Amino acid sequence: MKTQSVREQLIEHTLVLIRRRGFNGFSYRDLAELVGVKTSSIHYYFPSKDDLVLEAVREYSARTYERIRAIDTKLPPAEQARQYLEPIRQGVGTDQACLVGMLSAEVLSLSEPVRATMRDYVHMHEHWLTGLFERAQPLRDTPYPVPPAQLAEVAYGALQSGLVTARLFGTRERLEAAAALLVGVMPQP
Amino acid sequence: MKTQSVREQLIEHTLVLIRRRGFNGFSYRDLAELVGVKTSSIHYYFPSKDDLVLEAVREYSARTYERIRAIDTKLPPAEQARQYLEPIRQGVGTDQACLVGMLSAEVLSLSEPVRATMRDYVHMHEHWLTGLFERAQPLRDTPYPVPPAQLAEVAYGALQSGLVTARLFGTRERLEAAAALLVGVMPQP
DNA sequence: GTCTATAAGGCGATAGAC
DNA sequence: GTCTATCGCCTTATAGAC
Repeated sequence: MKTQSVREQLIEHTLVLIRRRGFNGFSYRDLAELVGVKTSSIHYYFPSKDDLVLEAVREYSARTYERIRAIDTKLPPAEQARQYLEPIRQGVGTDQACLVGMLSAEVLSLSEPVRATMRDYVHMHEHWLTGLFERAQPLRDTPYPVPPAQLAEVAYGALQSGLVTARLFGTRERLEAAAALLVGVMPQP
Repeated sequence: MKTQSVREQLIEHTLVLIRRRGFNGFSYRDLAELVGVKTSSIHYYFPSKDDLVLEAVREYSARTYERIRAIDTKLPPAEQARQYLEPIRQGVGTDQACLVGMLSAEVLSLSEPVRATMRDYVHMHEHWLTGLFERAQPLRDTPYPVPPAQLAEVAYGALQSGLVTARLFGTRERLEAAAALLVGVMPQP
């Protein structure tokens, strides 16, 4: 556990706060108490709450990009799917949903720059999943029920919903159902 | 357009406010201004915000129950699916997502009675969809990639996510992808 | 039932000392 | 950079007149 600057700690705790309670569900006071500074110090780094959230979404997006980029696309598709799902599965049951999934419900309270960064995040997932389905298609003996790009939108949406509802039901059931569909349409080794 | 009591108007506008902005995104002041009363009058009908939201979820759930109950289960499965999807499709593009979909992201701010009512709502959808898939299964020539109950969870999740993200992207694309999968696994006439 | 008035505290944000 | 102090407004909720 290496030492973090105040700015880094602010981002880190903002990620957790939003993933737990959403944009309208946390305050500068909450964040200040977690980091151990006064609220005015937050304004030094992030003049407005909008600036803070924008940086949080960018950081979250950058981490996810690196993670997805690191998956070797020459592996068997089922193994690629497994690696894609791993950290999503790990996050379920922690009271934290996906940051972008949380913010999507509150989109009317968010600025256009934040929304644009959120759209990029969703596109990144859908683009990668579309590629996965396209790579897997020639190895299957039956065609998909819908084209790869549509299947990617459905699969990603079901995963997002699975993460959000895990907190409501206290079970990973819906996330695993989405994961089963994703793995189920991969050619099995 | 028939005349509504103040209590009815309060519920009606609460439904819209939550479906637009979520639980933490609207205030008694917002609601009072829409109905044309003072905030203290809201407290007369609904002592706390929690009481108000609980009644809103109950009302929303009751309406959906009546709607789904009215679908004739002896119709061809593809037609049942079409009738199920119709009002969901109609709602997209109105800046309003599903009430329960919105509240799911804010579950940590909600009381246990509200959560229980939300769970019932989700179960109602999943139960009906499971039944639909089971009725359709014998008419298909290939088996589903996953069991009916799991397919129901995935389909419902993808629809929910499609409604929420329609506001972020300004397109019904993701909702229609989920609808296409649902209709796509029905035996076609 | 609906109002006025107000309590008691939270909110994001800023000024200015150190 | 971080603090104290404060601004102006919003929040849910209550007391009590009419």
